[in-house]
Amino acid sequence: MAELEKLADIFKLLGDKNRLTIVASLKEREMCVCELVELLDTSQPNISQHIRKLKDAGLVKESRKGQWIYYSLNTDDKPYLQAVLNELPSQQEKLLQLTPISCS
Amino acid sequence: MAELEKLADIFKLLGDKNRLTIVASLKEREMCVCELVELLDTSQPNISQHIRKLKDAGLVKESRKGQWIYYSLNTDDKPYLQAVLNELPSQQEKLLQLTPISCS
DNA sequence: TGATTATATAATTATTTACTTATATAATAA
DNA sequence: TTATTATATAAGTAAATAATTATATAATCA
Repeated sequence: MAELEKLADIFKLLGDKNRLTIVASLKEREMCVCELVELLDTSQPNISQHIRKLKDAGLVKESRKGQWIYYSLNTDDKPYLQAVLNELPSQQEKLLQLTPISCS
Repeated sequence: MAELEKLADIFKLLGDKNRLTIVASLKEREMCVCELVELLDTSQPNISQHIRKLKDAGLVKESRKGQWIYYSLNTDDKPYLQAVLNELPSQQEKLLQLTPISCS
């Protein structure tokens, strides 16, 4: 696929409020699905499906820790993403308000 | 609307191959609709509708020159866009191959 | 082991989006 | 003024997408 088409696909991924919030949050720290469910106030399958899209595109990686699967950004090999991520507003405030793990 | 939501809307706009090509091209020089029709090999109404979305979002401005309406980027007041635009690959080669105005 | 918690996946539904076709507006040229 | 060229807009269609509902997998804990 042409470079511009690949870029368009990345922007399409980021062009959804929920996914962009996930990416902006993972910029600050790794998170599990249940935290994202609370943060975005939506269903667990909805989050899982957004995460999968981000994972399929290689934007996000996972690491299981017991019951939980923690997701984090995977941008080391993606310089074009750095520029974009720098534009995202901080999510710190919201993240501090999350109920501490164990989730529910 | 929240800042992140606005950003998501911008990314959604850029997340379409045709619109991203338009933006990447306008980065190099102003262009009229008929040039974009040739460049993207699609219909005139299709281009006009993409242009309108970009214009509604304030990403693009127009200036009529006789029969033609020339479109150009309007990014001066949008620092967050600069970073993104820098990631777009050059369209020079393609632009040089366009048939010179008057269009058709 | 069976129950619970965390997550994934599949199937469906509803919404959004891109594109086409048809038509309207606006400027210019004959 | 009529024809032509450039562009916009409206209406309809097809495809893509997000979200929901239902179910499956996997780890942990009693």
